[in-house]
Parts: sequence; structure tokens; C-alpha cells
Amino acid sequence: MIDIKFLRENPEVVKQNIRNKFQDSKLELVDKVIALDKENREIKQEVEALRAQKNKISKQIGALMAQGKKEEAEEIKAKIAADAARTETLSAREKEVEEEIKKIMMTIPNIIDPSVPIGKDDSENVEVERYGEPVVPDFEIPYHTDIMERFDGIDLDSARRVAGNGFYYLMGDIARLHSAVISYARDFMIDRGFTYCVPPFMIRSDVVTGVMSFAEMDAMMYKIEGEDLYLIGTSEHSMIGKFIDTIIPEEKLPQTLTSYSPCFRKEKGAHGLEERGVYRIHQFEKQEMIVVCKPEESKMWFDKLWQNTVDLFRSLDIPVRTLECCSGDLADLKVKSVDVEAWSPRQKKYFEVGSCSNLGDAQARRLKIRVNGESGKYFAHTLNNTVVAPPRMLIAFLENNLNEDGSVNIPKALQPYMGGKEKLIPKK
RNA sequence: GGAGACGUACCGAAGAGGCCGUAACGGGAAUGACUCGAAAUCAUUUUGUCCCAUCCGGGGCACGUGGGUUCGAAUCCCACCGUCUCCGCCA
Repeated sequence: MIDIKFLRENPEVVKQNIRNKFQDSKLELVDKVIALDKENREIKQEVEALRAQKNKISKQIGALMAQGKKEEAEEIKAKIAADAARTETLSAREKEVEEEIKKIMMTIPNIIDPSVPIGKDDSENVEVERYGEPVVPDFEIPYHTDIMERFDGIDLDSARRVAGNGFYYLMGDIARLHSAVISYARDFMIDRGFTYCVPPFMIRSDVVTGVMSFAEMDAMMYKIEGEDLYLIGTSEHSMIGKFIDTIIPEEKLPQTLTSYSPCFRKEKGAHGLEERGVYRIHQFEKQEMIVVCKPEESKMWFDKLWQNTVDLFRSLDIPVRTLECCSGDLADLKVKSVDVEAWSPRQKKYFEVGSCSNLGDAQARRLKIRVNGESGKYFAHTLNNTVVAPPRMLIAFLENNLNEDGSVNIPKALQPYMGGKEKLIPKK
């Protein structure tokens, strides 16, 4: 959500930004919202003048009543009644106009960073840098569920009976590997100075609608029946919710948090061939990082955040690359975003394992996350990034650490979390 | 889940239809004076948000949240949220 004052003063900048994002149908909204904003301020002036008048008269009545001059009081009551109807009409219109403005402002995209490549959709995203050699071994890499099977590490059949498609039982070494990755990622971020946090896994609807549109909510979130509660789709929801409608003293910035949570997603839509197994699922676990910082520091934090994910994957011997989201693929709230993608030696391509976003002050404005600084109050900048999200991450882990004999190497960094094992030996 | 009490500024807390939201009273914090410096003392400052005004300034809204009654609501009524105490249940 951008500042309406900025839009009012720089309509051409906002329009060019809309063109850059290939959302030309939204161009007319800019002029529309400017007109509504003008109307709103005119109404406000009149309404406020009427209210000021009413307050004044009410005080007079109070004074007259105190003096026992009831008749005079009754007389001026009539004056108020005359204005009351006008005030009511205007307030109703004011409410309408304000809602309309808010609705439009929610759909006006945030101003993208000048460094964001211009492109229509995800096919025009730009590879920034590769880390590690994308090796294709000279033996065949099986599908990830088949690798897991060899360790008796997964039971999808039972999961389907118990909870349906999109759920899983992880078993034995694979389950342990899953927990090890999460624990390792937690400590990895703590070592980098982030504060560890376990947040609520369910949140109220008002928090949900603060962080996403109704359409997004409907497509992603599971609702608890009979309660005003939703299962979180990512801990970013509850982590950023922590700051809703707060004023943070400047000296408490930056807030650098790393949170663990299970994540629940409906994942409405097509499930392709490559999305079988544990790639696209209704329940997964994630270590997340979020930063709330001063505006001038958000670019610096953005680069630090995605670098953390790259470093974590590299420490587990997984080749990755960073892919910059082009303007057309960038969500409306974001200033800039890069995906971290892990190498799949089986598919011989990279696939998404994390997403790092700088939201500028747009999210903070929407959620009223303010900072009390020396030179006054201002909106904070917010960022978020995936540290690691198994079980999807295990796909990359197993494929890249698989040996020809079917064993899987445990990188040194992870060994303490796997009881000191250097290798997992398959049961089959 | 049941019963009761409560929600007011940075904290504690008074106010129970108009004289009380630039919010009594107590504390904290900031600035200044005194001091070599500190303590003590004295003085001043200390909610957010929106609209109008280039500046000085003027005005609206907000006493957990949202409605209602009233010329006027922190105060009365309704719903919701939260906190505390006791009981029940539970890892």
C-alpha cells in the first residue's frame, strides 16, 4: 500500500510503475482515486465544521441547563436537529468514499526498486548468481519419494487414508533428517544474531486480512470451524502480526527475528507431475526470518537475508542460484524480491526453495507499524525470507547428497543433529 | 466451560451524563536552573491520528473494539476482544 499523498503528488510515477508491471488496466484507478481523495477531503472539511458547531452548541446547552434555563436550552436544541441530517448524509458518504479509496489503494502496486528487471511474467525472471557447481552425476537420480522409500522414510498411502492427498508420514532417518534440518537452520540463524521465536500457529481473521487479500486468503488459508481462527500459511503472518498497530522506539530497530512454525496451505489449483510427493503439500514446516528496520537500511538487510539462505544451503553441499523476480512477476506489495533456487540433479534444473522480499513501507503502512524516531514518526520497512522449508528442502538435500550405492551423505554441519552419522545407509 | 471483578496517558490510578482528554493524584522519563559533578530541590515538557493553513494557528476523532440511547457518553444499553480471581477440565 503506497502513501496516498505520494500518489496525489506523483501520479505519473505511480502510472509508470503500473506500466512497468504490465497492469495497464489499473491505470485509470490512479485518476479515480485522486478524485475520490479530493471529494473525501472536501466532505471532511464540511463534516468537521458541522461537528465543531454541534460541540459548541452542546456546551452552551450544558451551561444553560446548569443555570436552570430550560426553555432557552430547548430552543437551541432545534438548531442542532437541523444540521444533524446533513451531518449524517455527509458522514455516510465519507465512509463510502474512504472505503472505496482504501480498496483502490490496496490494489495499486508498490513502487518497485529501480534495480528490478522489467518483464511480463516469471519466464522473464533473471538469474543473478550461481553458488556451487550444478553437478549431474553419471548415475540416475530417482524421484525423491523413491529415494525416501529406500530408507523406509515415507508413507504416503497411510497419509492419504488418514488425511488425504497432500499429507505425508515421514519415518525413521528421513523424519530425523527433517527435524535435523530445522534445528540446524534455527541455530544457523541464532548464530547470525537473529532472535529465535515460536509464534502462534493460528491467527485471527483481522490479522489475516491485514497481510493478504480476500482472494489470497480464500485460496490459501484453512479456517477453524466455529472460531475466528485460521491456520497460518507461514509464520510471517503471525510474526508480522506481532507488530500490527504498534509504535516501535527507533533504538529497538532493527528487529531481526527467526521463527519456526508448521505451515498449512490449501494449495488450490493444478498439481503437475513434478509436484507429486512432498513438493506441494498442505502441511510443511519452515524456519523463517523477518526484519523490521529503518527505511535507509532495508536494502542492506535484503542482501543479507537472501545471503543467509544461500550460505545455509551451501553448508549442506547443495548448489543454489538466486533468481531475481521481474516487475510483472513481483507481488503488488513488494519493492524487490529474489527466489533462492536449489539445484535438482534429477531434473537438471533449479527449483524454488525460498523467497526473499523487501516490502518497503507498504506492509507497514497497511498494518500501521510505526517507528518513533528523533525526527518524528515514520513507517518501518519490513522484509521476510525463508531460511529453509522441509520437507520440500529434503528433495534438494537427498538428490544432491545421494551416492551411487544409494547411501546419502550427511554434511559435516548437519552431523551433530543426526547423532554424529556421516552417512545414511538405505534399508532396501 | 461456569461465576465474579476489571480495561482511562510511559506505569499506577481517580472520574459514575455537561464544570474531565492539553485527563485529578502518585510515580517514571526528557530538558533547563542551582552544582566542579551528582543527589536533593525548583521550573517546563511528556497520547495517537486525520483535515484545513506556506508560517502562526484552527478544527475533527479516539477512555479495549464496534454499535445504540442523548442536544451532549469514559460515565447508560447491546455485542465482541482482552486481563485478573475462584471453580471445572487438561499436557
